[in-house]
Amino acid sequence: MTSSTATAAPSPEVGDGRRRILEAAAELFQVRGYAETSTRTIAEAVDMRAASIYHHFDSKDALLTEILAIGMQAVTDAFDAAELATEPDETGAQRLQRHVTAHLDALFGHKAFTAAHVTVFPFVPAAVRVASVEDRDRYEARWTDLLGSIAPELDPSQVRVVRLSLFGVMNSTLDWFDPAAEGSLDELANAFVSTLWSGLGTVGGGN
Amino acid sequence: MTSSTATAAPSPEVGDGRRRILEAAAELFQVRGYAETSTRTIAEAVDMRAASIYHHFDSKDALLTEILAIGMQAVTDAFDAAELATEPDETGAQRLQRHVTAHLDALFGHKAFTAAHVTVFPFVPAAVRVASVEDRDRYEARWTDLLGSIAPELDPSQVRVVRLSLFGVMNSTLDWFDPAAEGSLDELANAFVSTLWSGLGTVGGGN
DNA sequence: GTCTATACATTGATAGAC
DNA sequence: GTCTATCAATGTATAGAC
Repeated sequence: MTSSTATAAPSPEVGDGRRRILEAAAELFQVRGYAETSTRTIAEAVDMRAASIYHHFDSKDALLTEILAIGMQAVTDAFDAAELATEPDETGAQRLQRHVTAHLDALFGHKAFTAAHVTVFPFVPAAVRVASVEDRDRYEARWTDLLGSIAPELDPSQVRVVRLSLFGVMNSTLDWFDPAAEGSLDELANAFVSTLWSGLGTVGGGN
Repeated sequence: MTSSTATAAPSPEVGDGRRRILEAAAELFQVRGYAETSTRTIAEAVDMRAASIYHHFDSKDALLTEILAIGMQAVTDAFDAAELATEPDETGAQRLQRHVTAHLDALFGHKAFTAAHVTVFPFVPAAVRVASVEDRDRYEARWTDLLGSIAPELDPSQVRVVRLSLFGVMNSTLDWFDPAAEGSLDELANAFVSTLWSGLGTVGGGN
């Protein structure tokens, strides 16, 4: 935090109202839904009037579009970081688990923004969907490549099922896993990958 | 179909508009969302005016409540049937697979009604949620019992994770699996259970 | 059981003062 | 950058004719 000027930010709610609007809206969209949340409700959450939102965003749709972009950026950055951490002699399971952990970390680290992709996305207006779909496709393609290289014995159709199932499990954790109360995301990722790799017998039974 | 009177139903769209409203609304809620679908749009889908809906249902919320109840009935009936089909000498994996198949069959057999529980439920008005939560809790409890009896080596917290993960996968199939184009739900259930039981190595590799 | 007509609230968004 | 005031559109729902 380099305070270059004398008028350094005094309040904890520093900076632009823009970011505060984004965060409040993302939270409300996640909990109540997009159509269910009015611009007045968003404004109320940040102690403003609805009209002020339109100084920062062209429309409610534009606000949602940016929220979705932030969510995709979070998981994409996490994927990049996990990829960079690759070690030459690691096993496929180790590499997969690092990526699963990275995805879960990004999911819960920016929950309101990433959850929008899981719960709100199916119902977003068509214009918003097309604005996000490229980023989403790119992220899915990276996972397809990852899984294909980790499990080369699977054909493309099997890779697809594994990828979509894995996403189904990982994204569902947003609804039922609480990192603060239940333990680390790394343990959860380990449980997922070891089950996917070796089955429940390994997890519940022997080693 | 006992046609007791001479004025038997001639058209394929027989009977009450009530059922037609339910099915059109369920379909629209699944695709567009609840708040995003107006009563006018529902009426248009069944060639009526919005006011006519209120002859059959007290409110839009009441219509959604009944859709959710139908969805829960479908999966509950399927669970009952799968339980009745239990054979004395079957393995845990066989019993589990029958239940997974039953759940998937019910999911896709009444897709609009069951999908409402997955995609729409998080955002339904509080009054609608409380009306459905009992049925949902009961269904979850049955799965908890089932998994606990099949895998007694798991502690309750592990059973919870397995149950919620399994639901995460199964419910996600509504988004990406097409029984008409991709093959039987029984094969999909088999892939899920064998992976859960023995890991990916079994599915993709050897036997 | 479906219609027309309408009441009434809420919505996304804009204009213009400060 | 936030406000007040306001508009036009759309929402759920009701009343009453047919």
